[in-house]
Amino acid sequence: MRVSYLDVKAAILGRIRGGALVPGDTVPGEEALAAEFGCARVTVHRALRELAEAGVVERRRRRGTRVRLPVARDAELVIPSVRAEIEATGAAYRYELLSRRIAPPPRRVRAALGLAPGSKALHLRCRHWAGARVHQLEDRWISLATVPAAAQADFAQTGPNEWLIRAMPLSQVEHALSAANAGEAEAALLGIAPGDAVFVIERRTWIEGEAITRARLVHPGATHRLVARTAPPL
Amino acid sequence: MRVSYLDVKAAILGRIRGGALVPGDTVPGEEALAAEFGCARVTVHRALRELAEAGVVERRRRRGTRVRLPVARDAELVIPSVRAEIEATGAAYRYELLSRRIAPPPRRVRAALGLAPGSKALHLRCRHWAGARVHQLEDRWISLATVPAAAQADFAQTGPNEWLIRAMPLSQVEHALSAANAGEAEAALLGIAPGDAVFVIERRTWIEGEAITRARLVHPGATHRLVARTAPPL
DNA sequence: GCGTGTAATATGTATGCACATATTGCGTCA
DNA sequence: TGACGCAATATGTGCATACATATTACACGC
Repeated sequence: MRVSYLDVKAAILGRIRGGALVPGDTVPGEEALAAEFGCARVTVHRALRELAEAGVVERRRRRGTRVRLPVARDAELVIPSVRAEIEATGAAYRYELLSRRIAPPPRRVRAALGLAPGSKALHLRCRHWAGARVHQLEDRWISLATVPAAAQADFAQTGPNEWLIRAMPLSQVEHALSAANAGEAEAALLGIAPGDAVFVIERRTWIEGEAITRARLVHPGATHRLVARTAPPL
Repeated sequence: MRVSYLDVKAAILGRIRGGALVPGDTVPGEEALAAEFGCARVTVHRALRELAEAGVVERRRRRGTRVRLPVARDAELVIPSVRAEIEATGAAYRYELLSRRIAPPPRRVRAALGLAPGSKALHLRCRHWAGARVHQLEDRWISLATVPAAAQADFAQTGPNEWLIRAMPLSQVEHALSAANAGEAEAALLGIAPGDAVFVIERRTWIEGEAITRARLVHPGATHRLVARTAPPL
């Protein structure tokens, strides 16, 4: 059989795992590897490119390809839509709109969205139920400058997240994760005791550099957990 | 100038952003796009492949290339080494080994590591300081079946994480994130009040399917936060 | 009508070749 | 001796072509 770029990739990876190549070492050049494996240089190139994309090696012209030392392991964090997350557990999903108003956002939110002082935004507060338990409390501000259509939507039936994904399919997202103690009001809405640990996600999204929305998503800490993995195959 | 795969990529992406292609739509075939852009099919192929890797489109043979609806937005979560994380803030990093012993792990840990009943593992408890504040409490079990060399290392100076990265450069990692209330003992070691929210990371790593270690990393919730972003450029 | 084999089709991969581009190092010339 | 420039080299990208493979649709036979 012909030599696949996967064969080359696996071979190099094997040398690193086996210790034949240690972090800092220079991998043989594409030409040399092509000769060794009996394949075209392009095939080796693809193998090395994928390894570079995976962060295993580092490539620079004229310098060659070197084995990276894995300083910080990155992992892929999947934050599913609330609905999907809940329905995956088998529980019934219910969405509830607590309040909806157009108002000038507090300074902290204004800064997070990069809005001009005095400008108004859409403020939504919602609750997401998993059966009889509250799964998530959502406090969201949407920039009307970026998404004017949001002023017309009433969000009584559809949650703002699902609405936004439909309205603006491609966006950049940032998630900040932290732990906190539930305040009085929060605890009451979540159905937990004040002081209980909550898992907080602060999500901000942009499209082409324009801020779309900032959402503070609060979950009961006892039940919620997020899982991130490194890409399995390599 | 010749047509770059980046041009094709940008063009398709533009159509999606502009609404010319909406989620569910089928992108024209590689042959058709190649004719349209005046380039080789391989060039179109590479553009589409990268878009598929980025999760923007979904490709299946014979079926064609379709625009994905972004159900779950993935983000890249970077969990830095404790040392790097602390030194980045300018605070002084200090590592402290609290205890070290070889013992049979509790059932929960044994299950997490996939160890046989009765087998022993290395148990380490450490504290990571950022200046005068405790940044992280580490409770770690290392499988001696997978990493026998760990039995010799004393971990008095070097933290187990740094040691393991050196010993096993390429591994698979899983992180589970959650919030909890600090227990009595934990709170005392962290220098916070019992009941205060803590941010917990449970990290498990494998190499070639063999479990290496399980670490429970506890941080004071008030100060700790993790940030994940989607890849910026696309 | 129904299952099945087969052709058509879209994507996936490999090759040889050519040229582009970045970087290093050495040699040339003032 | 030092500044500059050019050649050597390794990776990066594009094209034409060929063949591989998965999946769908359709024709065929029962």
